[in-house]
Amino acid sequence: MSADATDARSIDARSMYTRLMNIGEAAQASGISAKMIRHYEQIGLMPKVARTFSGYRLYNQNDLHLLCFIRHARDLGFSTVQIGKLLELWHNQQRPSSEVKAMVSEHVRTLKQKIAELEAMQAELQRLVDGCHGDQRPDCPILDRLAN
Amino acid sequence: MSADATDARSIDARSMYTRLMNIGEAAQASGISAKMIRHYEQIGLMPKVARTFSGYRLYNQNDLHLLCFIRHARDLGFSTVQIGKLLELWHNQQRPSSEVKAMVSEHVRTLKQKIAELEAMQAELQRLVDGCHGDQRPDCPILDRLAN
DNA sequence: CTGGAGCTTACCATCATGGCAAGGTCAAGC
DNA sequence: GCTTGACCTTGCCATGATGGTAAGCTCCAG
Repeated sequence: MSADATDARSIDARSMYTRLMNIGEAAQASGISAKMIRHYEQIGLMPKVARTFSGYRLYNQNDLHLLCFIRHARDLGFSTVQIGKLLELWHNQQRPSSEVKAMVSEHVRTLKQKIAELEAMQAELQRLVDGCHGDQRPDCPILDRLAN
Repeated sequence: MSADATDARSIDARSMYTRLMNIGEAAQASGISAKMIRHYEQIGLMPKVARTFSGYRLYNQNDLHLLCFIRHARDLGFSTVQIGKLLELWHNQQRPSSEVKAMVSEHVRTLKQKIAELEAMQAELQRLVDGCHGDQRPDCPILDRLAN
């Protein structure tokens, strides 16, 4: 372990420069609910953080950084399993960037697939909506289509 | 109840023209798994169908028609709750088509929203992928972005 | 009559997230 | 110092659509 203060990994609960937070503040700062932070810890996505004598979780800047990473990945649609792999790659200084690229490309493919499916639904539904007069009469091409 | 043979609703287990099926055949014919057919029955989306003396479910053409309606709606992305409403409208001969149109339009809006979200993710990820050399070196703009 | 396919119910799992309840802790104000 | 309210802890249950599995019953063909 390097003691170089510019290395983010050297910041931990022992650092005098680290402001410690309870889970509520960490939740606010990271944009992840306290509930989910505990959940991520439980499934092993987050390491177990420090605790006060009375059992309150304590988050330092390093932990917060990790939480933010998770949130960014989550916001980009990665599953927790995928986020776990991304974190592994992030922490592994020897990773080849090709590995990251491959993983993310695969996710992009999945997204494109899902988008295509939703667009197909949307197009068909829009077509049906456009073909429905939408007045007081019961006659309805939308229901007709669903029924046949 | 009308006895008019051209009225689909008059076809039931008592009709001599209705071929009865077990759940497996109904599943094949409708494209919905037997498991899900039972589930739809349990949550009240399907009425309870007839049973043999020994308890096997029996599906007639009317039931099959209903199952197909459900499958079409499901394939267009409607939730079971929404499908329940669609079925109500379908069965209600007095419905105004405007009501159907409104429901479906709302669903289209939801789909568009979801598509937009996924597209935003996809675009950002694609941008990151394009900016990553993807070779043996550990340097990786994708992870950098997630970390900051 | 037997074997295998098909049916029954009931329970558990997924995935990400929220809610609730019962109880402990902490800090601020009186 | 004591009270109060905000915050924390764990644990359990729920969502929604779907799949799996297990134990046991039924049906049909050979």
